[in-house]
Amino acid sequence: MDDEPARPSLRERKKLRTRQAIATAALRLFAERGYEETTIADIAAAADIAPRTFFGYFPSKEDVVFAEVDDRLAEVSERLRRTPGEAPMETIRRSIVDVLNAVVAEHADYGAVQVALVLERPALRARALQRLTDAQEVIEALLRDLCPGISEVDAVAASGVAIGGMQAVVAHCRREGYDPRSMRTALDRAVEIVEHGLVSVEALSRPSP
Amino acid sequence: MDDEPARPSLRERKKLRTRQAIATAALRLFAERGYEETTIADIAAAADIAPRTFFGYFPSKEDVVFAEVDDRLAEVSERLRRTPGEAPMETIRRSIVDVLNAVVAEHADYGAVQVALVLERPALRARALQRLTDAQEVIEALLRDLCPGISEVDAVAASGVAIGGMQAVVAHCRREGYDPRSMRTALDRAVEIVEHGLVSVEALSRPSP
DNA sequence: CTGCCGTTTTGCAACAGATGCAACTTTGCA
DNA sequence: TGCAAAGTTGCATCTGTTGCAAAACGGCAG
Repeated sequence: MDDEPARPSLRERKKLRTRQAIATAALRLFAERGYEETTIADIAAAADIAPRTFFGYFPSKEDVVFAEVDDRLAEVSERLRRTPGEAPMETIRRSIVDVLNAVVAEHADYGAVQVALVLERPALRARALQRLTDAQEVIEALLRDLCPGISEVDAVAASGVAIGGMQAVVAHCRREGYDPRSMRTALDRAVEIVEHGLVSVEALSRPSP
Repeated sequence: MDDEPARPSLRERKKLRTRQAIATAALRLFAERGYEETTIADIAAAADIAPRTFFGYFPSKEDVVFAEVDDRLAEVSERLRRTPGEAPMETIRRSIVDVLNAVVAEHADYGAVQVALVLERPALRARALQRLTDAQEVIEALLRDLCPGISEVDAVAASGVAIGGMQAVVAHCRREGYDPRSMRTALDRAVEIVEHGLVSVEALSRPSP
């Protein structure tokens, strides 16, 4: 495939730096003053760009919150694709762990507490949920790829249940204050339950062709 | 408990009728012109109220889309609470079926196609997801109620997986064009998988005390 | 170095959703 | 009938978001 080391090309560099600057400034302001107390104008000022330019980098104010997560998820979905003849069940487990790590890692970036505050906003929680279901589609495609014979319903149900497990972990952690310890516990338990459920999908037990 | 037949009291009637009028008008306009092509002013005009009044009935334009669903879900969550010494596993199954029926019933209200169009808007899909996770909290509370000894993690994980199944069904149906036949198939399969997964939670097998 | 071209940035204007406030109506009740 | 609470409305305002066209910038051929 195309596996260029991807030279950032002089121009791209600046774009990336600007994007980073916006995200960083925004996250900082959100943490300091709160989400709705921070306007686009504020972010633009802090990132030293014109307000109008913000929308050239992010489609909405909400999306800037998930800039990091989106990048990480993109990586994960890339990594997931390169799987040898692995057992589908194992793929699902890896997916869950990887995706959740990607989401959780972001939390560490600016301190769990601040990001948690942001996620209390209903609109942002909804947006976060959206990320998970997007991940579901990736997992589903992956599944369909590894098990060519899998039925439409099974693929959807399996990935859906997997996502449900993740979602439960996030919900749990929101209540527990994002304690890393309890997050791991919840994650393990969810994976366990999901696996028990999926053994009934016989297609998942066969190794990929 | 308080089990008054709840006489609508003269004043309440009008409020309900107005709410209904707004919802009906909005849904009709959304179906005709599309969601963002319809302004609050349009809805207000169609419902014969002042634009400002709209926000006295719904907190946002998005919420009016789910007016019906919200009502139904409220009923469901009410009905769920009144359970005798039922096996928790059975409770979960009922929850899934009831909640999904509530959501799906709404689709029939104004024709699946139109509502489907609305749900293509990312923001609205996110909002719909939010409904499901709200339902999750209800299920979780119910679970905790029926199995006093259940661990925090198990309750969260179980309800999360259940919701994941529902979410999968919805996702599947969105792609299949909301065909009632395939929806039932997906629902059955999801319930099956969820049940298989939850047998590993021993607390769920015991009947409630 | 210089001028040209495509890309990016910016300012401006406009629209729509949402909220606070105060005035005005309606409704329920004594 | 008249008062007080509840509901409705208009107005002003703020903020997010988008389209448009001008200006600034970056890279490249001559």
